Amino acid sequence: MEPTAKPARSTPKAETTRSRILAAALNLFRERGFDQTTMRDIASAAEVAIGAAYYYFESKEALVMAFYQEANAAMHERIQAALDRKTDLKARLRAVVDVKFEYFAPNRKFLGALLRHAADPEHPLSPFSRETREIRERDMLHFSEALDGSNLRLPEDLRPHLPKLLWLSQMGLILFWIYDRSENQARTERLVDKSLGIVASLLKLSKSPFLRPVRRTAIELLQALE
Amino acid sequence: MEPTAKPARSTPKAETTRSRILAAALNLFRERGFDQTTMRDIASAAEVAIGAAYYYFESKEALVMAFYQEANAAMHERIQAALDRKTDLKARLRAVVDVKFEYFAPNRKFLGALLRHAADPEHPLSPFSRETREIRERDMLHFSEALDGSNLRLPEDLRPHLPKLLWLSQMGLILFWIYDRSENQARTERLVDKSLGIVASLLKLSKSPFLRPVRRTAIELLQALE
DNA sequence: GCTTGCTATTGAACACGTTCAAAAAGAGGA
DNA sequence: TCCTCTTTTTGAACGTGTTCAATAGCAAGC
Repeated sequence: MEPTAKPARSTPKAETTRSRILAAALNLFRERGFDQTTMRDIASAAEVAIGAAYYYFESKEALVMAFYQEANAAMHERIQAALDRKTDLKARLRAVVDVKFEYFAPNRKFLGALLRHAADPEHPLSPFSRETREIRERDMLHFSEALDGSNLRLPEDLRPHLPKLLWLSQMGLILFWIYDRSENQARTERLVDKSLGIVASLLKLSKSPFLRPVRRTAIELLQALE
Repeated sequence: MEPTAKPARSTPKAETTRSRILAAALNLFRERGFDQTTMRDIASAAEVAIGAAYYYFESKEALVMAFYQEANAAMHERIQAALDRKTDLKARLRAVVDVKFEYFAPNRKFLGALLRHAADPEHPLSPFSRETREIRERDMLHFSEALDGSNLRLPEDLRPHLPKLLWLSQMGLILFWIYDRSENQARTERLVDKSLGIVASLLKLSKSPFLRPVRRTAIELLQALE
């Protein structure tokens, strides 16, 4: 069950109306931004009454979530393709996040609306909520694959926690990117490069006995995150 | 210039009205939560018209920010006292965050309202905004002191970046704590312990030539964060 | 005491997200 | 074709954060 779609059964006609509303909304969000677009604007652009928008979407923000869901599904094969034949871990991680940035780019500004309730795991639209669990877990799988296909052997005790950790870092990077006002988001570019570099280096070093105590604490920390 | 206080000059009478409004607001926030309290509730509890609330505070959330500011000022000496005579780095860091958790505890639930726009550095109430810079920098000083008074010698190239990094981690911990539904926020307790442990261990190890390349990248990463 | 100008206070009005009862449109029999 | 039940659509109404023009209060100068 999708967190944003309300009608369980839907006729083809209803499906048309739904996508007309979503398309109108996304166009307006892109043109003038999320906050500057009213539900009345959306309804009238889609040529329906306000109520219709709420018949198909729980809230204004749920429209953005609907976009995010479709995006995540659509990115799946692109990511597979981008991972193909790469063996270096950093390059593989890079491939995953690059696909996302590229896909999200035209919608960067309004994606911020999704993260407004991000911190509150009770909020249905939070990336940490029960309602978004499926999307989240599907997304973590990408990192799982990125790890498994690389030529780097990982410590076994750390391995189960890594997808979650990488996914979390990715959320941080996306967040930074959304609000990055530098030309062409150059700062994000640097941040991505350096942080993936660190992750890869630390993972390489993590097998060394030298870092064993730190690794143990790190694992406990990751467990505390649930 | 404070980010939330509007009148530049203020008579004693005005000051009284202002604090009556703030007190009424905080009481209501504590009793029934931020979202369940309306500006009309606040105004009538403070026995003023709605307009008066907006004369003194830019927005509903600015009321929470006013609390946060006062809190930060009030915590300063408590933190000094808590740091006194401690030399172990982890213990010193712990002392800083403990004071905060203790002080914030009765207001934990409504503090979440402040972090709603946290991600957007353009928003005046974001912890990363121009408007909140003073508060933020004063707060970072606490970590600076925690570092300097410890018996651990830090690598010089890393030192200038550490207060910002620690402050950032602290924000993450507070965020986690605000939404931590576990009994007595036990999960936060574990998270704090482990993460300060890791920070302290890594700082101890950071001088080793073994970690030199990682340290270099880490510094570049911190620079990318500005 | 009166005037002038600033500070403080008022509350109606506005904008916008959201709800909901009612109407319209369809689908499937009889 | 007509009746019945479900799905879809409508738009007025509501609640709440916020604005703003108007008013009251007050201090200083004359």
